[in-house]
Amino acid sequence: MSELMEMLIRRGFLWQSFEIYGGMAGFIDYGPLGNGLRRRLENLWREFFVINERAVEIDTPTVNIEEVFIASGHAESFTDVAIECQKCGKVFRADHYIKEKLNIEADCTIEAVKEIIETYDLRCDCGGRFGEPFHFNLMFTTSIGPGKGKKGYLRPETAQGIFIAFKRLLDYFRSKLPFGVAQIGRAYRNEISPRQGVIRLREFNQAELEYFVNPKEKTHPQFERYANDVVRLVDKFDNEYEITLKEAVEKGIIAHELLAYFIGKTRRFLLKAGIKDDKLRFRQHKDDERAHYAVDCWDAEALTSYGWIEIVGIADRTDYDLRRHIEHSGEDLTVFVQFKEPIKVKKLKIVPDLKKLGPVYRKKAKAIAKALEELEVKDKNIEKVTVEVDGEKIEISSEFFSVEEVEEEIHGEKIIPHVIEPSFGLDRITYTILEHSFEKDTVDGEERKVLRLKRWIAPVQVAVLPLLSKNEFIKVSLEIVDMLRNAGIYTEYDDSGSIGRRYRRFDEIGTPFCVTVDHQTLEDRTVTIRDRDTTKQVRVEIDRLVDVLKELLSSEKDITEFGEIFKA
RNA sequence: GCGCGGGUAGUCUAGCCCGGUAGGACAACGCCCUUCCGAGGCGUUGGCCCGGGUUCAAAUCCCGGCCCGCGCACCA
Repeated sequence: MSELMEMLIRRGFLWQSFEIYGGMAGFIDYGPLGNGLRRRLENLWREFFVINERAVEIDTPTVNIEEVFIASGHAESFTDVAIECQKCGKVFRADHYIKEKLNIEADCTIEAVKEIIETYDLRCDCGGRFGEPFHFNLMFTTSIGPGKGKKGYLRPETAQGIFIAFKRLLDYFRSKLPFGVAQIGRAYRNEISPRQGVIRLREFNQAELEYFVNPKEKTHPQFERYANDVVRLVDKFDNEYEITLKEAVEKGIIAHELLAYFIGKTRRFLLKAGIKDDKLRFRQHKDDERAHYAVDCWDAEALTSYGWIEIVGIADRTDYDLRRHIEHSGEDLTVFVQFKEPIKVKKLKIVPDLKKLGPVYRKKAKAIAKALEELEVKDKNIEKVTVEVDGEKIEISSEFFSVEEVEEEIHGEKIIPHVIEPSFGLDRITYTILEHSFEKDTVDGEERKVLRLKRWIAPVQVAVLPLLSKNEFIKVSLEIVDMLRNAGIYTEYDDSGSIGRRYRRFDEIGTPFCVTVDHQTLEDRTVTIRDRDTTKQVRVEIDRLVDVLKELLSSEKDITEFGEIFKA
């Protein structure tokens, strides 16, 4: 186990789940510090992707009914029967392999596949035999309700809940594109063999934004903010670039401005969260690598001890999901988009002559007239038309109407929005932050472990420490703890062991500042603030402490801006 | 899922080959000491991954499971 992992477990960031029952791969517990860190990360994400966009956050069930995933395509692409060669160990999708080798459309059941393999003595290319066929259904199944119940799945992504609620969301945004809908929550994939600690989990945390746009307007009003940011890109042909986003769009490396915008925003977010710029790149999915719903996808990848790992996927899902849900639910999930200028179209139109229709068709005349107006005609000299009124087909001859050329104004069109989806793996980002922050340095000739978390993300922001565990010191310290907690600062207190030992404890968990109550405090109500990274201390009046700490915690200012350097 | 290696207090580790009292270090906790960068004194808590087998006796040998690491495969 790495030194970092050992620390994370020992100090309460992460634990193996179900430990006392022997554990189960693919599940982790977030301990107090890990949970705090991930919550801080989620809030930072909200600032970027909800508060600073035309976007909202919703929360939908983790248990979903089967229909959702039949529509989304997950039921199909997740429920495969696989066969594994016992000699070379290669795994194939059984139906694909049988089709390719025998040209048989096999049923996707274990029994059918097994029978075909046995009947035809199907072998692997290497000559090896296949073992028992097995399912790899990457979705967890469950049943809803008593008895046999209704089949349900745990969601493999949070996104579908947003697509399902699209009609309501569109109303919420008063039918106006573009808008974004975010969801932070759990998702589940029943991985065949999860490994690599927290990198591949069966239950994991996602933060997803579905940003709905007019397909003709894949732009963003705030693109300029990131247009000149230089990013590291690897395209689908493995070409590498260090290039501004503006240039990447101009050169066609990134398909459109909106993808580039979210790449830029994602990068700024990750840097603010504490991921190192030189260990971050954006890589385009190769054609055979993309999910079934995406036309283009860029992953943010971070360099860790596991190599480059995917931490964010930014996909152009086009209208795939909404289109599928329109088809399967029968609901109209389109958006009416007004043109800037109404388009004038010349067309032929039937003008009914009600004076003549009335006496002949009596009560039906009005309905016939309406039907006539809706008819499309191409020929001006048409002699008769057939209309359908209340299920009855009626032939109307040209004496009852005239055909005129009219100019019509078309004010807009119905479209299915496209969706750009930045999807964040919170567990992986949390872990990467920890790896990128964990360092060792030397203080007074001794090695120390220090977690250089960004101040605004640290789970414990301030530790209050009495220099001596004497009542006078403790009393003042506890008053300060109370004061800081009241001000909303995550504060801990510790009086056990020597002061140096306690500084080390808090360095190790990434606490940016320690406030020490010493002899001088008792004389003039000042304390020292110690900076985790430099171990420098400044002396500050207790009355100013909340303001000073708040400013320090929301910026990267140096503590020496706030007081005299203290030398013990 | 296959192959190889591993699993001993919170952490690291000795013991395992060759069966017979599980030992250390650090951490944690309490008291004393008092001291601005992990090293004082005294004391305390806590452990052989789980299940089965062999044996008078299993941390140790055997089998199965779970977990961890590595390689292969999988990761829409």
